[in-house]
Amino acid sequence: MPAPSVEAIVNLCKRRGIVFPSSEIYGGLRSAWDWGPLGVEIKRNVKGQWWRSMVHRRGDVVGLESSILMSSKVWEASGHVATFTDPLVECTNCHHRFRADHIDLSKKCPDCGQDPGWTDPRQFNLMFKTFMGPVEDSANLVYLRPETAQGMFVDFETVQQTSRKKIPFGIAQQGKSFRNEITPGNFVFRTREFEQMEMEFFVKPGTDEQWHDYWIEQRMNWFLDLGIDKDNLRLREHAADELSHYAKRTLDIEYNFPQMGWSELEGIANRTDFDLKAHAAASGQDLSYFDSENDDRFVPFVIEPAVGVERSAMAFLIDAFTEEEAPTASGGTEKRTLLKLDARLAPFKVAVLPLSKHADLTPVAEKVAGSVREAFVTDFDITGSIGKRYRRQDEIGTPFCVTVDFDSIEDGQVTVRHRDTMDQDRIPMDGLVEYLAKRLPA
RNA sequence: GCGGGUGUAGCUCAAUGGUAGAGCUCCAGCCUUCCAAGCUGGUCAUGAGGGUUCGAUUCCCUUCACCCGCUCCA
Repeated sequence: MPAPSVEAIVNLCKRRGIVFPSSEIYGGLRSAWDWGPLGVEIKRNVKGQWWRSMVHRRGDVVGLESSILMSSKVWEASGHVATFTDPLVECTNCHHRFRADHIDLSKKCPDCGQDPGWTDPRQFNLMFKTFMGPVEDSANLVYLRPETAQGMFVDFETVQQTSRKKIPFGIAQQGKSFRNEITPGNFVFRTREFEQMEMEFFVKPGTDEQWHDYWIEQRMNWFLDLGIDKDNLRLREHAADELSHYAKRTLDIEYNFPQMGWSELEGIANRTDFDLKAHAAASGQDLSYFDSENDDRFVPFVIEPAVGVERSAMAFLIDAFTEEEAPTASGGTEKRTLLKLDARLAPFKVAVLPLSKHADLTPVAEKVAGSVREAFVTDFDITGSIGKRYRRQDEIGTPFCVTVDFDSIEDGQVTVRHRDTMDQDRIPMDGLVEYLAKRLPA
């Protein structure tokens, strides 16, 4: 099947209220998006699956929710104040931009070869600034975090001691980060406010390379397990000159987006002992770890899988987007749009649909919906023909539709219709939850 | 931020310096209706602000957003 266009996904997202521009009644706000009733379910499911696989199903990773606002000293120590603030100049001839500290301003423009007509250097601050307290005084300057990771580094000692975890162990966190990207765009792929899922895995120096390989494999398998086509996923190693200031080696998990091509979903970096040493030096606190079994004291190395929530959700949506020919009532075929989302990511697990609006069916269907809703996120739709309602559920990825018809009133059975195959099973109402539970993974 | 392009119902497209139309969607009604059926009725739009004008969706200015480049990462 040919890859869907990003436009088709954006249209579906807007039409069904999955994702749409923020502040739209005021003309929108560049690079900000709101996740509607269906979108927030998908996003929460992505985060829930990550948390389940990274924290709940392991014994060696604990969770954390650190503050978005942190002491400015954190970002000075981490190197972000120095490396996230670039002075840029622009060639007035070809309008290409360069870092003022990377080129010789007295020479001709590298790209167009013309005599310099440089603009004055401008500070492009990638970190959002705000002010703590009522007075806008520089003493109160704080930054919105550009990554969640630093919270896990500065809390390392407290988390390690209170959780009583021994190395190797990890700290996981999900939360918003903020970067004043010069060029946001490509729908929700790059936004200035975004949500990260990061895990810092602390290991003994010397074992870091094995653990790096281990996490790369784990993270690739996570995407594959949740249904991403393996042909649309690849690993790419960073070249030496593109490594972050803190990283020794980094591999990206990339998804082959339509139009955009291969783009990063997740970076798995070996951050070495850079961050803990930097914070130890800046704060004066000892952030080393003592291995009492081996009488060995060291500053741990850190392996960090860091993934973007919104761009992952976008990849899941694109990968699930399917158009196929389906039979119609009149005997022909028509295009059917469906999201073949893994059931764990689908916003609704079940939709209960009375065959018609006939007054005899509604109370029975409502009762069925009420019992199913106790166990699964359930939609209830009574408007339009049954075929149209199946199509509506298909395009938001609902795995199961339960239809209540006139026979149901007599025999107590309902029809369960499967999204991908359109197969139907006749099931007793009182066995419905059990039937669905067998087919819906946690 | 800079250069170029684009902004009309939820979507796709019309039209106009003088009452903004259609198809699909959506909502309501009819029909014991299992894969977007039909019939009837209905809601909803000139991105925002300002200017010129008797009158602006149309002309002018500003702004916002989107698309393509320059950049960067989750």
